[in-house]
Amino acid sequence: MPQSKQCAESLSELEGTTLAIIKEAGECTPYVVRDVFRNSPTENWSGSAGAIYPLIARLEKKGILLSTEEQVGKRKRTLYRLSADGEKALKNWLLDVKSGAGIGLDPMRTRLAFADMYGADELHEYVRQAMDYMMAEIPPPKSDNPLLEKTHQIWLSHRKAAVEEILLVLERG
Amino acid sequence: MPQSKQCAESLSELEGTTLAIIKEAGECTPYVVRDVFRNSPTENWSGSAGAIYPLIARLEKKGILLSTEEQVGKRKRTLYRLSADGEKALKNWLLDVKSGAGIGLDPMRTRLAFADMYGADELHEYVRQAMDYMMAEIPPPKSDNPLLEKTHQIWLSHRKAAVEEILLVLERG
DNA sequence: GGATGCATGTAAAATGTTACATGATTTA
DNA sequence: TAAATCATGTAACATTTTACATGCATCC
Repeated sequence: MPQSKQCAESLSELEGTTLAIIKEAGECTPYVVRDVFRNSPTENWSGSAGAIYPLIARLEKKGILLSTEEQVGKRKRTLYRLSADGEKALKNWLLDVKSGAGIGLDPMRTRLAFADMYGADELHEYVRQAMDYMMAEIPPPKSDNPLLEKTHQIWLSHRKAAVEEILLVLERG
Repeated sequence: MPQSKQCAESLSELEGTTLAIIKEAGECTPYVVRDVFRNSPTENWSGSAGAIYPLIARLEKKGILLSTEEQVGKRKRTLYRLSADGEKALKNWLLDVKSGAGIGLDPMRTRLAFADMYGADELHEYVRQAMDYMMAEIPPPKSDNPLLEKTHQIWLSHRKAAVEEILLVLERG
């Protein structure tokens, strides 16, 4: 069947992920969204204030998010939640096959495409160090969901296996 | 040993990759660089003119690239090559362990972190469709190096395996 | 009570996307 | 020779980073 009418403009990855985070929380502040991004294991989502606050403001202006002001002690804060349109947009984003299928960006994959620029031993050593670093230093996403940690480990180990298999193929020439 | 003195500012992924592409070619036009990006299997590097031309201009201004004007028929074009500084910067980028270790961005990984927002059958069906799409529709990088196609296939199959293993874990709860 | 970090942002600058413009060359 | 596409960009706009600003709360 055809995609039926998608939301006029579809969401970017950052937008979709932001909606999913807010949906998971039910309702939350931009600060909480930032925290999720900052605690994610990827280096690509900085969760910088200058990215998140304007993004959420845009989504509200489009009617995808709704907000409530709240007073906590002496401080005011703004809670956001999905509107009905927001729910639809999130659903579309979650179910969009083409974008979910994309293989994304992986810095080691990129570097391996230029394997011939390394010396043979150099490449080996580099990959070994990088995979060690990954296993030791890339923290699982901080979350109360224990499955996330498990799936993170699965992801890392498959990534390592892929890199090592590629290394073998490159050596055999 | 300490990193000794890195190049003052290190290269972004886009910059490093651009240098590697130019280095591989020996010397080439921005158009050729764009073509490599557009023929790469990832959706994240558009290779849009507005990204590449200014980027290369910046790198030249920094002294990392050198240029030569050339007349071909009635057309003028500019060829770029690495300077000595450029070679050093590329080497640093290729050998930087921390950035090579980063797990990057993967749209399916992102979506799986929100697995609880899908119905059980829905998630299954979605993942199946996406992996089918990936295998059928994501083209290997166009290149004269046959190894790239092979390593591309290896990458895809490991990615598929990771996603399917995660799916299993999520089902078992 | 001073330092550190939490929570809330804004502003300027860099970067990247989208859309346009233009002429040359190839192909149908 | 008309259409396509190659090759070269530029301009306006959108997004993101970096850096700053501010006040509250906590800990040392």
